Amino acid sequence: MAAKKKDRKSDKRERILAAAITVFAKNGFYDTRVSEIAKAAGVADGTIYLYFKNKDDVLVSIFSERIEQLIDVLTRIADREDKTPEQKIRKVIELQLGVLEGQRDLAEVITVNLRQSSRLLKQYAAPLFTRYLEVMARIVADGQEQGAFRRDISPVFAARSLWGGLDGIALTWAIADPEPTQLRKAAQQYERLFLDGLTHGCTS
Amino acid sequence: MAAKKKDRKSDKRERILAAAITVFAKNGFYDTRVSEIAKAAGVADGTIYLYFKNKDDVLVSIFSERIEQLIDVLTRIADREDKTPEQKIRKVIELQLGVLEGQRDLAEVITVNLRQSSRLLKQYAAPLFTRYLEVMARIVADGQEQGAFRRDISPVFAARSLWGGLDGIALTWAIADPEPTQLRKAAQQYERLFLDGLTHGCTS
DNA sequence: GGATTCTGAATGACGATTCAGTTTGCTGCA
DNA sequence: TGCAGCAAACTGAATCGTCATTCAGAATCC
Repeated sequence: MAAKKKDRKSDKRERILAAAITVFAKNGFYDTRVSEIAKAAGVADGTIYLYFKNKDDVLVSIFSERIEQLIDVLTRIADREDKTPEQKIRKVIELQLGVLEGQRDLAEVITVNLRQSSRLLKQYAAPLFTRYLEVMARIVADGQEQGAFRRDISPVFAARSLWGGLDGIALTWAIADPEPTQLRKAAQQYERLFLDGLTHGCTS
Repeated sequence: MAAKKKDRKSDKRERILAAAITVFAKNGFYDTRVSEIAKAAGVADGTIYLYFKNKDDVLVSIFSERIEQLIDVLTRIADREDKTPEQKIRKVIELQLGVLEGQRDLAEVITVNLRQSSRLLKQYAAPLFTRYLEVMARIVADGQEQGAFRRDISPVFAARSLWGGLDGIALTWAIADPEPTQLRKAAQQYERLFLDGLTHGCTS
């Protein structure tokens, strides 16, 4: 039946993406041969071109599918009425680091490989990235209006440093520190550090 | 005389490096042709190979010369007896962002291009980067011993998030926000945010 | 006039992409 | 149930363009 055919198809696509994440993480986008991805996925070189326009498209697909998903979840967090701004920030931190825990390869692809092509970064990733930061900034701005966060910090800068801190933790974790538990520990510490800075002088 | 000869030589080397920073920033390492660097520097393609082993070596030289320099300055800051830990952290922030101010291209090369090759990042940059973070962590640890900083945050994590936040600010500035004054403003805000988080519960 | 520096066209390797051919799966028909 | 025939999915060796790098010769310096 039609469904079965489609199933096989998406299964193969998924295998290619999973293989690509592994080899991109190990060797980086530019040092990865298409034939290596094919070999890791157990398909022929040409098969990749049945599912993706070209090599760029493989990287873009990995990135876009994961980040879009992350933005959706983030937006839903920001919109919740029943959470305080602090709780929302905590959720954001746990989400971003938690999503990656146990997925070292994906973390590495997102933090490192994303920047591998300025072309891709500027043309494709920058708008997504901006949307991501905007949601974070909105949470901070809401918190300021409600009096939970200090007002002498621009929400935009707060969002940028929040993201940067998380990215830095993920990067150093990916290149240096294979302990998976470290990441959760890092999340907890970062929560304290960042939130205490942001609520400074406000009664929480 | 010998000095003059050497002068011309290093002048040409410097021109190549400066040209490389410009084109790497615009197009990224892998999307840059050696011939483009040569053209921008006003030399022949072959000349580049008189001063650098290969294309990788050009990128590595840019990175290493700047970061090594940064580590030296940082170490000197950390070792000063006449400064409080807070003052040292402030200096670090201003140094790292201040160094880049007015040098948008260099900022972009360091934050974006550095990550373009996992090979280069892991083999070459990781050790330098670790040294850099160690100096930062030492400042935090000293501050904790002196009672200036809270002790429930690991110096290593603090250093990672400090670096990450700065990197995030530099990255977003490089790809999004051409205002040079914004970077200094960002430095000030980040100082407040990070230091207030770090001194939380300590009398400063 | 010998050494040093520079030049840029020629070389050669590499690897993304293609496509002619093969395999697989499905359909309806006997 | 078996089978011819068609379509869709897959294969991987051959193609082809793209550069990084080289090097024979030119230019410059002392």
